Amino acid sequence: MHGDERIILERYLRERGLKMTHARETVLTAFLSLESHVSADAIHEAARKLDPGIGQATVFRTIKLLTDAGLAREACRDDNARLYEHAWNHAHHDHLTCVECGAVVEFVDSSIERAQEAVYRRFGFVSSGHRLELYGICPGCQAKKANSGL
Amino acid sequence: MHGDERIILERYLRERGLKMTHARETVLTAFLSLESHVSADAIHEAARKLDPGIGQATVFRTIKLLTDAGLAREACRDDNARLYEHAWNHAHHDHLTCVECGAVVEFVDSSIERAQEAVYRRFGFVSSGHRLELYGICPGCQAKKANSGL
DNA sequence: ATGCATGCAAAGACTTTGCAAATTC
DNA sequence: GAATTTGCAAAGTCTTTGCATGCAT
Repeated sequence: MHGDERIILERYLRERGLKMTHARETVLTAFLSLESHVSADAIHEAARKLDPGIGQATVFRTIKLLTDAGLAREACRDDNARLYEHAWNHAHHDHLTCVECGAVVEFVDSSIERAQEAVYRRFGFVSSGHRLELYGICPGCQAKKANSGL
Repeated sequence: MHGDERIILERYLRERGLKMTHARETVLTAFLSLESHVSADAIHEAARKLDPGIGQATVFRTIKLLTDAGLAREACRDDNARLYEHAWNHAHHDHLTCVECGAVVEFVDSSIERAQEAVYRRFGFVSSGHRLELYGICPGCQAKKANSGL
């Protein structure tokens, strides 16, 4: 199950005198049960299936905690809402997004990572992270377009 | 000046029976006068300096037109608002941002570009653009930190 | 018991939409 | 002159905050 994450959260909470509540555990479970790139609303919906009494404010508040605890990370926004992704036991990765259907491929490419380090050196910066989003059309959507006469 | 963009917009409008109005020209000028990564609000503010009567609704509506016309592009959102950037005659580049002072270095790195193409091929995607943001600490801020006893 | 956490609802922030008046072609 | 556009204000989203009650420690 998600024991690791639960323990991380408990420790994070205890360290600052906060409490491990049923609601927080439920939101964590809901979040972990979903794919990466989830909206707060999707998490709320999933949490309500586990406990219909969970309010949306609690979801927002808990997501912030999860982010601070290193379990979640803000991803690029959707058209409308902020999206969150898993950040624990989830190695660094970049995103390749289909502009037609929205599919997201997560990947890691060592050549890109190395080349980025070179850029940091070139400008004398000390690295503190990066975000790379590649956009394109996925094979499925290419085929769809071809079949529809283009 | 920004003749090219104006002509692009005029053609775009004429092609679909829309009109080149004073307000649209003002918003275009305001948008072009700002750096990349501007919020709708910043554009509105800049537009009001050119013509105090411009309403925010017009700014939002015009940004959408500029985007459709290929002059603007939605960038990743800020914490709060959607950001837009120039999309015309604006050579491709990536950003290296100092997390301390906010300085932005624009750069192009052919190794990174090549490596990205390889990723597209690996997953069978057809490229339609990308966004790379590197974050770090610039030489100046490193020195500042060192001097202040760290 | 103490004090943090919750859920509700109200408030905020950003964006979109409806409408009468103004502007463009 | 006909039709699009505008600015205002109201409505819509998503997110945050205030507050009385409920819980975890």
